[in-house]
Amino acid sequence: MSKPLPLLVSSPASNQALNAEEAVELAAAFKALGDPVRLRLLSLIAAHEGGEACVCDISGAFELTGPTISHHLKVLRTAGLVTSERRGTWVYYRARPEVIGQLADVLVPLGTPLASTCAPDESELPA
Amino acid sequence: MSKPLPLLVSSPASNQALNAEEAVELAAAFKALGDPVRLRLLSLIAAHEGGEACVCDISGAFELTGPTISHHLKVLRTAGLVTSERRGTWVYYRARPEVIGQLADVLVPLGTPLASTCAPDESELPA
DNA sequence: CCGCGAGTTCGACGAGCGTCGAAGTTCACA
DNA sequence: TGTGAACTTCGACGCTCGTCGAACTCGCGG
Repeated sequence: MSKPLPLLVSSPASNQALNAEEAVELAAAFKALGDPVRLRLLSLIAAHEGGEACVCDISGAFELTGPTISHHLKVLRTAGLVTSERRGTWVYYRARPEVIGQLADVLVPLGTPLASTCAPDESELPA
Repeated sequence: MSKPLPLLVSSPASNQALNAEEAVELAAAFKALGDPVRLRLLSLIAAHEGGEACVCDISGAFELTGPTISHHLKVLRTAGLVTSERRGTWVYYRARPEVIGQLADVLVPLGTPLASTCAPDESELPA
C-alpha cells in the first residue's frame, strides 16, 4: 500500500456545478457509502467509544462472514473514509472527519438551490 | 409509476449508530450519488437557472447517448433525489432539497465524531 | 517452538450496473 | 394529417460488485 491519503481535491468555491474531475472523486466516496453494510460500519465506528472500533467490536452487528466485513472495511479505507491501525492482536478503524465533512459540504448547496450568489434579483437577499 | 415519493423515514434523533432499516434507505440514496454522471446531473440541475433544467439543457455536458442520460435521470428520480415534470415538448427536472438535506444531516455527525448531542463544552479529550 | 485467535487475501460465483442502438411515445407545428 | 423533435423504454452486451469458503499473515501466550 503506497497510498498517500486520498484527500479530495474539490475546489472550495462554488454554488457552481461540479466539473467532471470533481465528480469522479466525489462519486467514488459516495459509492462507498452506497451500501447498507458500509454505511452502518462507518456509523458504528464513528459512534463507538473513543471514535474508534476494532473489527471484533462491530462485526457482531451483521450476519456476514469475516471476509465480507473485511472487504467492506477495505472499500471504506480505499475511499478515504476511514483509517486502520493495528495494535497488537486487533485492528482499529477510525472515521476521517475531514473527508466526510467534504461530502456533506457538497450536498448542502444541492439541498439549498436558491441560496448564495445567484441572481441579485428580488428573491432573498441576506440583507 | 405509482410511487408515492420515497421520502426517507430516518429518525431524527441520534449521534447513535444507524439501524439496519435506516441504512438501507440511506444507502440507496447514496448509491444513486455514487456515479460521476449522476452527481454532475444533480449538480447541473441544482445550479441551473430557476433550480430546474430540461434534459436538453444538460445532456450536452456529457459524451453519452440520450438513453444513457435518461437512464441516470431515472435512477435519480427513483432514489427520490429529483422530480420530473413534462411541460410541452420538454421534461424538466428539479432537485429535492428535503431529501438531499437529509443525506447531509446523516454525514455531519459522522464527520464530527466527538461533538454530537450533550456535553456543551468542547473538551476534546474525555480522559 | 507451537498453536490459537484476529483479520486479511484469494478465487469463484451470481446478481446488478452502465452503456448502447433500435423502437416506442408524446407533443408542437404546419 | 403528417412530420419532426424530445425523451423514454426495451433488449442486449460486458464489467463491476457483494458474498462466501479456503488459505494466508500477524501477534500473543504457553
